[in-house]
Amino acid sequence: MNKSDFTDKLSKDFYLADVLTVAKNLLGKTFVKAGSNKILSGKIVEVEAYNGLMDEASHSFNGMTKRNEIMFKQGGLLYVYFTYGMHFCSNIVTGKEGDGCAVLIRGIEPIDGIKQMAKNRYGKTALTGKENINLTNGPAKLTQAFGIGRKDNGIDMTGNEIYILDSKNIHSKKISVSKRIGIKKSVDLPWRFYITDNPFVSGK
DNA sequence: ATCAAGATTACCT
DNA sequence: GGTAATCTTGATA
Repeated sequence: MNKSDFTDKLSKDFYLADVLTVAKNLLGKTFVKAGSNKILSGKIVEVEAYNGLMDEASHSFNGMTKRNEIMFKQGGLLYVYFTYGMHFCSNIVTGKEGDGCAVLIRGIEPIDGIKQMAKNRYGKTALTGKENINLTNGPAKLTQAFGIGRKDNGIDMTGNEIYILDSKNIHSKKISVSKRIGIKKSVDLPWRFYITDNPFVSGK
């Protein structure tokens, strides 16, 4: 057993829990993309839960299709979808096979690889203050910053390419709860969670 | 075969 | 605050 076998990567079990629990517990954790290039990482500061067959707003509500099939697999996979003809968004599948639950990552505070993120977003590395905030303060923005796309749909988050590092849960007093953003069905469900006052929480 | 809508963003006034 | 951009998917015929 070598040194790299000791990691604090979130294990499969973490993702098998209830989607609302996983969503809240993901706040403050470090999202990492290792892959081929430089390491990119950031702190998850905003998420939304999509609760499978219970949830009209979820992609999985009407059952499995070619688009959402990853959502129906066992928790711990990355679900990437394309929308509005131009954007990709990143989700973490939760629960057991067939649940169709996932957590949309809506905001990340960059840690490592900020220059690469800037390049992915703007094609340059010198950014204005506004561009720095806009790097990762929205679901499609952070997905672009991390260079995540169609090819990453279905990646196993317990592998070495894209994963999340464990850390202490954020205290519930620092977590805000609200309605989800940008949906037209089940609009009143309080399934958006974010770290209060963090600047990388998407606008509203 | 056709069509409307979409878990958004950037840019405009 | 308003809306164009842009194209895939899923539903309907």
